[in-house]
Amino acid sequence: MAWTDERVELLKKMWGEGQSASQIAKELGGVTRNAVIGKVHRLGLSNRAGAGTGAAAKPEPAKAPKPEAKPKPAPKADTRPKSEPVPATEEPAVAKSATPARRQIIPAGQPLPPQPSANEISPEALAKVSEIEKKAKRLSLMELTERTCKWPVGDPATEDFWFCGLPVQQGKPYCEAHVGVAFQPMSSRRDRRR
DNA sequence: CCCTGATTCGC
DNA sequence: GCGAATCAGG
Repeated sequence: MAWTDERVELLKKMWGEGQSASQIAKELGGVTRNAVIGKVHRLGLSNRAGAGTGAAAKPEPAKAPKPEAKPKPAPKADTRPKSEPVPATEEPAVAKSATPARRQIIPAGQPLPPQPSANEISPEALAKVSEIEKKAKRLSLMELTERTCKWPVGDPATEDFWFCGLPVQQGKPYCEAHVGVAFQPMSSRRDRRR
């Protein structure tokens, strides 16, 4: 595959949006993430800053975008007597703090499960689920990837909340067991009068 | 182990 | 210019 204008454009766009090299590579097809990274560097936009055209979206508030900085801390000249409180330095507030880092967009190809009420799923599947939940990797939201089960467990409002995290079934957002309760054939859920 | 970007270097 | 291999890290 060659880097046609269109492909380069898409690359720029996605990179500017904070997409990872591998995601971009998948989107483009025919290239590996290495190819994407290589191209990104050659294009000189390795610093995730060049959102170029219009699109801003800067997930990186950190870092000092200072083009240059005169290592001039405090001239301290005598031009001003002591009446000036001396504006400290240039640094207003210590801009460090937590790094928002890159926002990992969870593709969540499929909608998250609506936490089916236990009384609507087959007993077998239910039992199977409670079994695997013991083996679940208990991943946090940030740790989810395209191949980790995205089945939520617990109450999101409490600390006792996590995602299954086991290997997903090919093409599905959940592991085998959770796919079982998430995608039930209508035949098995119909007729359940109470 | 999964993933991330950065660099190198033969092509 | 290209990108696989490799490196360095989470």
